[in-house]
Parts: sequence; structure tokens; C-alpha cells
Amino acid sequence: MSWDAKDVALLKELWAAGYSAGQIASRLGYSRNAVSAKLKRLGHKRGHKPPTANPRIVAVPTRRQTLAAACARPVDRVVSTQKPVAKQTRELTKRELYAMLANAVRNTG
DNA sequence: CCCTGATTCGC
DNA sequence: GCGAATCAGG
Repeated sequence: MSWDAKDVALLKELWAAGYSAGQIASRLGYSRNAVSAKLKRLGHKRGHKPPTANPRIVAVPTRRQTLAAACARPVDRVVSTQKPVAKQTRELTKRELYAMLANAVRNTG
């Protein structure tokens, strides 16, 4: 199973559109696990939602990333507080984007 | 019991 | 990098 550009695009866009991992997975043909994992690799962020699932307490404590996170202290200052205008390829509106998505899904699925 | 997302671990 | 297994919750 290799994530093609098409798959990734659909994944990201559908995810952004508010689709659930399961729905996307069904459309794409992958397991929701794969979708979630892929999203994580991509650096997904749907915003707010406390990390409910604890990082597995398997018999191998050579992990403690949780502790590391807990020990993380705030930095003194941020070097660059740049907030550039950004935004480039933003010619499509949400409606158009979704329409495109729907079409793509229809054709692809 | 169905679903949700999140994470880890083996390949 | 990919995906199954797994967790914790609604």
C-alpha cells in the first residue's frame, strides 16, 4: 500500500473538510488505522482534543516520552515572531474546493 | 456495541 | 514509510 499523491490529497482535503478517519478510510480503501497513522506522519492537527490514549505501557520502559514532554520547560523568548502575509494558492473558495473533492471522489472511488 | 481519534511497534 | 494492533473515550 503506497500513498499516492491522489490518495494523500484526498486524505488531507477530506480530513480538512471534516470527514472522519473512518469515512475517509472507507472512500480511500484503507483502514482507518492507516489513515490516522498517515495523518500523524503528515503532521495533522485538528486542533483540540486531549491525548486520551496513553502511550502504551508495554513491557519496555525505554520510552518515557511522556516524562520528557512533562519536563519540557518554556523557552525564554521566541527568536522570530514573524507573521508573514503568506497565503498563495488560495484562488479556490471552500465551495469550489469541496465540489472538486466530491468530483474527484466520485471519479476515483 | 458501535463509533471516534491517537499512538506505538514490527516490517 | 506503511499498516495492524492497541488504547482511551463518546
